[in-house]
Amino acid sequence: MPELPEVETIVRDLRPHLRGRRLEAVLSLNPVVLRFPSADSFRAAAEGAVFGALTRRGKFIHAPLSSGDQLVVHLGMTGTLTLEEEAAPVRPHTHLRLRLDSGRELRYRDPRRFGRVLLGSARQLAKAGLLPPLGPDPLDRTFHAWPENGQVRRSRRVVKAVLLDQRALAGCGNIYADEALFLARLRPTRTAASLSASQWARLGAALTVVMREAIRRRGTSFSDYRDGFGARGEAYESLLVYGRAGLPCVRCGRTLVSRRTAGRATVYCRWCQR
DNA sequence: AACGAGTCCTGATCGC
DNA sequence: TGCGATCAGGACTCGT
Repeated sequence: MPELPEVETIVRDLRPHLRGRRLEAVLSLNPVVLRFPSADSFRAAAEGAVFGALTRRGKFIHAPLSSGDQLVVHLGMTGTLTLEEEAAPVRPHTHLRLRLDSGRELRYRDPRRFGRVLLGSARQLAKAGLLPPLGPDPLDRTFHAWPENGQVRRSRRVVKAVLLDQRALAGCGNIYADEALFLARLRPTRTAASLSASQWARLGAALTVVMREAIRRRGTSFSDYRDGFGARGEAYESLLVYGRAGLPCVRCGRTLVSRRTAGRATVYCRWCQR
């Protein structure tokens, strides 16, 4: 399940290999993952365009094209975006294949099809409501002040729900929400409004630490995640709570519990997180 | 306002 | 061994 660190790893991997490369042909395109525009328009707009430098915003990958359009990819739960040799076998659930003038292919694969692909100008995409508003990104230099939005701070929602809300915070998913809450020693079921200023500061710092550490390890390979070259990341070994329900807390040794919070499986330590 | 539930979807895992 | 049920969840919609 790609979250910010996984998407950032993919963007960093692909950026130098895509920049300046000409998109020669759309070899295949499954319309079910294409949210905008039509398949025909996609081909017409994509073929012949030259890639600029990839960027990331939250969990979205933005690839600017020489035409002024951008190719936008969200990986959903199981999406991968990889650069492969032409001769490499095409795996099942590959929904998009773009041939580059380097002789390689940019391939988008997504078994569960929760991801999506868009192509258009920023204006077009925003107008169509396809680029939802995103909150501050934990890698932004100004993130230390998060959340500046008083509505977020005063919200009666549980803090876990706030972390998963892309309008309040961009790029966080279930894994790193649990990890950050553990590091900040905060119970996921606390309401946002109950957090003190220093607790918010702790949480913001924890988010940055958790994300940066995961990027350093090239992302968490839980099941489907692969980096831009199809390799696994190694952050899974360093997860402290996610996927460790029933195992001892690394800090106090007591058993970690799992319960459903904000509609998601949530693992925490009842002793360390209050 | 904010929650839960349902929706999309496939694959891993579990119980019988 | 094999098969059906269950669970996983990002983002969205809908009902309460």
